[in-house]
Amino acid sequence: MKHKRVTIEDVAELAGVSRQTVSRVLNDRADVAEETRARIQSAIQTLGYSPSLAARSLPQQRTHIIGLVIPYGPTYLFSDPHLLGFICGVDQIANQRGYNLLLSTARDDGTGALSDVYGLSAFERLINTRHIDGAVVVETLNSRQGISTLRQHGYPVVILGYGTDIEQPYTVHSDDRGGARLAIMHLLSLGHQRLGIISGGERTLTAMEERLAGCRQALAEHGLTLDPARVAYGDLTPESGMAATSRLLGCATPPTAIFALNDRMAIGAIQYLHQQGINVPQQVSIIGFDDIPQASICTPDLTTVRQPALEMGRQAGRLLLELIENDAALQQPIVLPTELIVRGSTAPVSRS
Amino acid sequence: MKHKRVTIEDVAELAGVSRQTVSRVLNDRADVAEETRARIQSAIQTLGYSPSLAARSLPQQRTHIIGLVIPYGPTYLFSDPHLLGFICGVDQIANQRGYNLLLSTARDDGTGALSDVYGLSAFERLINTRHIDGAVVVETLNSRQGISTLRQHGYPVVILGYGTDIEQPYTVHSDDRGGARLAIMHLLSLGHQRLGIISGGERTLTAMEERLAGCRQALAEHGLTLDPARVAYGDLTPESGMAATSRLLGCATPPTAIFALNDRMAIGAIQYLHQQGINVPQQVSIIGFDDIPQASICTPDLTTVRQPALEMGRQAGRLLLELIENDAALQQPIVLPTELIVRGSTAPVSRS
DNA sequence: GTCTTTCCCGTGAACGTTCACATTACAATT
DNA sequence: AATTGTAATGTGAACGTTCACGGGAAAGAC
Repeated sequence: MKHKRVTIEDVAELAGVSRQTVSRVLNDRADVAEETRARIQSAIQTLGYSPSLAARSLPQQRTHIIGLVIPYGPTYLFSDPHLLGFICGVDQIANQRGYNLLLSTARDDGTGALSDVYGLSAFERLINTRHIDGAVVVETLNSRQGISTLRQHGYPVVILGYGTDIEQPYTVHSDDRGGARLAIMHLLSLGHQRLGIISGGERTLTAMEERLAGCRQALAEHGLTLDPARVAYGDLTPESGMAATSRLLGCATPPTAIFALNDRMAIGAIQYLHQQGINVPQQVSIIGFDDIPQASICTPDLTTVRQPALEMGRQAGRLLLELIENDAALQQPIVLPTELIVRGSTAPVSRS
Repeated sequence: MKHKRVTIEDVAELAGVSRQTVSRVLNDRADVAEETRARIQSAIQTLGYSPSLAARSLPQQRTHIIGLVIPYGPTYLFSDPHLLGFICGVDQIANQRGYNLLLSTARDDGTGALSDVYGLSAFERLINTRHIDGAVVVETLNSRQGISTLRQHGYPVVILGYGTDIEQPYTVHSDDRGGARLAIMHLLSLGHQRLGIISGGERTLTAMEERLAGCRQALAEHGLTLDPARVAYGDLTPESGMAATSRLLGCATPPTAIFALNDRMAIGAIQYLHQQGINVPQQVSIIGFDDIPQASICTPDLTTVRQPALEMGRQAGRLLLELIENDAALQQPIVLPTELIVRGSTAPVSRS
């Protein structure tokens, strides 16, 4: 059943040349006579030969595998379809360029948070086994340590996120600030003046801060400021969105429109309002951020700001390969544009 | 920056033994004196040594990498959060047992369907480079060819699905038939008699057939049969769910409850009914299958049958490692239980 | 006391490729 | 004619580990 492995030597013999010449052909080197090259190619064909990666990586110092580290446990992973976009994007580029994708996720520690110990060992496994040529890491609150370690060991690392607190990071992220600005502009253009914001604040995430900054900027452009009384904080879950909405509506001058800084909280907001018998969007408009698949099928369907997850993954993959193959690249964040998706959860402010 | 690589030889020297003895410790072999073993362990610690995978795989014939093949393009991937469960599950087991996970997805060919050519080359890449020790493959309509090829080359393969048309497959799937039965029983217990089914039929998927079989069985237990007039077919998308619902309601004796064989079509059904001003669940009950995250946050939240995606991934991983390490395993499908999740989209049949 | 057994450990070769260097052949230059 | 250059190919070693042996020492059996 298991065919005896075809080696480079077999090819060489059949083509009547030496190993090295075959190797040259395999690695697309220049100095091989055209006629010889053709003969070798055909020998490769007839034997169905292809080089063993393991044998290749040993002298070559390269495995042609890149790591994708997603320091989230399944509980969170499930709820963030975004990550699938990253995975696909990186995988596409990897495949296209002849690399393979090694995936590394974390494990839930039961509380839903990430087990640091395990997270570290996931990074460490990658480092230790010297499996990979470099890695794309999805930035989370506790990815910093792992990223540093990875880099200390000389691996090129591209961060999907802002690379907060990391020196000279290569990063890819979406234009969170601009996206938030779009959202606010949209609400303002509908006549809303009293805006509520649900941020995902407690544990500081740069993306969230950027979005908040975008809000302030857009308001400033219209001579308005962000009323701190109408900013509530959640933890990115739908439940926290519901709670935050309840708080916002309870304040002295309740908002006529709410911008939740991610879709899941926005969906929580809609649910809460629905429970309270408050009509969306007639009485209160809701806008989210991310454009997760759920956004388009909830009721009403959610107006939101789309992040190009797939493209982010692809860009990160490209950048990483650049780093691996050319040892250098433009040290400058790659920022991808966001897009306003207007659906049914926003409407002009009501007269009342 | 890049430390000179610590090799097994360095460890051997520090511990005052030979390579081979260190190797024995690394591979947990028996015949090493306890005292020597300890000395070597500590040498490994102080040097921060860990073996190079590439060097190891060469003589060992094993890479300690397992493949996870998901022959879907991003368009579909995004919409099926289930797959994330598979990924996490397989990854968990892999990590736990010292393996790494190589992910391989397909590429959209633009039409949303899978490019065969590419799909094949994805499998072939895995085979050619001899990267992997075996693979878990998510069964799709066009995964069959790839699975065969993989097996012809002597790789152990575990199929997440039914392994239709594959001889002697190792498979892991959920109890689709039993789950469907649960759903029907639930509807019957609420007093519904005229049941509609939305199946995902055209391109035959075994899982769907099993679910249909489960429906028939449950009905038979109550002396009922499935009225072909009240079976509609969709293509698993929410849109097709809407269309199918429209057809079902148009028939002579429209159903008072609809069982959609996946959640996405069920959500489509709810949307359609909502559009038509028909109240769910007061006028028509809806039940789905899968328990995707969206199911719990749509309005009304969806009663459905849960598949344990994470656990399926884990079982598949375990089975594969069994196959890899012991060269054999019980040749019998692993069937995981499904669970009825009762939420707000089902209610007792109305009197009218 | 010799022989076997068992336990521990070491040595040369191998895995399949690439690397650094050597070699050949032949044309172009002096 | 001798020299240099250039294009094409081959040769030994190396990459870091494990495998298949082989060997010595201690312990038990006759």
